[in-house]
Amino acid sequence: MNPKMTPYNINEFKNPLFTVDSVLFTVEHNCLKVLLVKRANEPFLGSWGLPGGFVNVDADATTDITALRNLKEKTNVAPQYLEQLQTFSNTSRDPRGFSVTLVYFALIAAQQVSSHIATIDEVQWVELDKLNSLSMAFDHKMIIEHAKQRLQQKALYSMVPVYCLPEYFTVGQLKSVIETIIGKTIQRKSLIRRIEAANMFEAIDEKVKSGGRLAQQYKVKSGVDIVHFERNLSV
Amino acid sequence: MNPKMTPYNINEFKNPLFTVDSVLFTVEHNCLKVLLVKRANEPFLGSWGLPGGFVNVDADATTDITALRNLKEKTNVAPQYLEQLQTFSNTSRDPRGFSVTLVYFALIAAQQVSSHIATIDEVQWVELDKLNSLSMAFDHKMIIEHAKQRLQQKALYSMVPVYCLPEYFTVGQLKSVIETIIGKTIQRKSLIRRIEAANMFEAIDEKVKSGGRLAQQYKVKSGVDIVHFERNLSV
DNA sequence: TGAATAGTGTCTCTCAGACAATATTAC
DNA sequence: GTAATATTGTCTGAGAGACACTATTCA
Repeated sequence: MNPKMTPYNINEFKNPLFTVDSVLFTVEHNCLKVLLVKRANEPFLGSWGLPGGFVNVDADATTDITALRNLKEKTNVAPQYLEQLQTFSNTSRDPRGFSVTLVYFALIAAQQVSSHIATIDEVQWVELDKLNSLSMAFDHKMIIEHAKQRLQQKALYSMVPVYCLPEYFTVGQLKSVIETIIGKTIQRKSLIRRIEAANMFEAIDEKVKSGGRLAQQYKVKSGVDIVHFERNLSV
Repeated sequence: MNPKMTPYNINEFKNPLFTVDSVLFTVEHNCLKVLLVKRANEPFLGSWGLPGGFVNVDADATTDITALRNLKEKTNVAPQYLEQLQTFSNTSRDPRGFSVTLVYFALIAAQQVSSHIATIDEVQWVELDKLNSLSMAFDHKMIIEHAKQRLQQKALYSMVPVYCLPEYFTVGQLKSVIETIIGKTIQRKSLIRRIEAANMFEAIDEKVKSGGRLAQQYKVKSGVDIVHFERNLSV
């Protein structure tokens, strides 16, 4: 702390409660799923909610690290994709008073975490379609809905859904993941055009069985950025 | 506070410093400008920075209200457009320690505020092109750059730039504002097609002088949402 | 009338959608 | 061979870009 600065009274304002939560999606068996955690603390002890928690200001360099730390506790790995969704705040979402949650939106391949979370009772994948029958902590149900809409939008103009797939994947797998996310079928031809135009994938020598003709495998080139196409796929 | 809940130790975690800042843009004389405020407090006392401050948890229902309250203090009016940009956090951006700022991104017609801010020494519009020659508080220069990029993106697939214009505006004015924002010319024809397709404007009876043929005036229909087009204008 | 700005007509170009045709695998 | 899936070819359509053309105003 700079000793020359005029004293700042940190108690002049009550700081709001500030937490970081993550909506981690995956696609498994043609279902869009979100990772939920059984809460071990009040409020909403025992309810299902998003993985998250307070910032550890001594250990977390940024809130990104906070999100990753909390996700790693639950899944044992870092998600393949992570970005800020938005914050949600008001005086009623947390019974303790005014609270702000910074929500991240993350993607991972189901295979990367399934073995780990299968061993933990307090963590589960829940199908988006089955959220309504679940009672959830805070406003997390509404937050998941926002995150889903963001994911659906991104699926129309970018290749982010690829981060729901393992390292090597085929066009058919990517097509299926996108279709699950946006809830309608797309043209394989359009997807192939985009795979070529995006220039963010490389073909793998080895092909893979698929029930018919062998399928070309791809992987994400290292160090590439997500391309944003100038047109959406049709809704 | 719910008395039945198990006690929660609020001091278990040091809460990070949490502030709300806004990047308020306008377009005036074919220049994109941002509203800056001369800081009245440490740190960075006397430097120029974004309007913002702490949440007043007793008075602000949401962080949106915090942003609006701070902007109104400086401009005397509410901006015509306001949305969350993103948060920025780390241990070094504020000398007091780990801090998080939630940044909003706002637009307003220059006419609505020029008379008011002209009376205040501590508030000024600064052209985006002249930011480099200014020493700014915190990481606000970088934040403004992020906000500018978001604005530029939005200008390509939506009509948000209209919120830099007064209630009644012409196609020529909107074209000019968009061109200033994205830094290149666009086709008047394309803009007119979008104005019709968006279905968010209504033509006003009265036309207005423009140096040549009288120009049709438009206004934003009340209660409409921003339309997102499925294609971008070309960059 | 000419300069200036507003507005229209229309052709091209790009890329998504549709879908037929072909290729490759397992059985 | 057939069934199943992968891949390519190619036509259509929507909407942006380009730009010529017309319309209206003022000096």
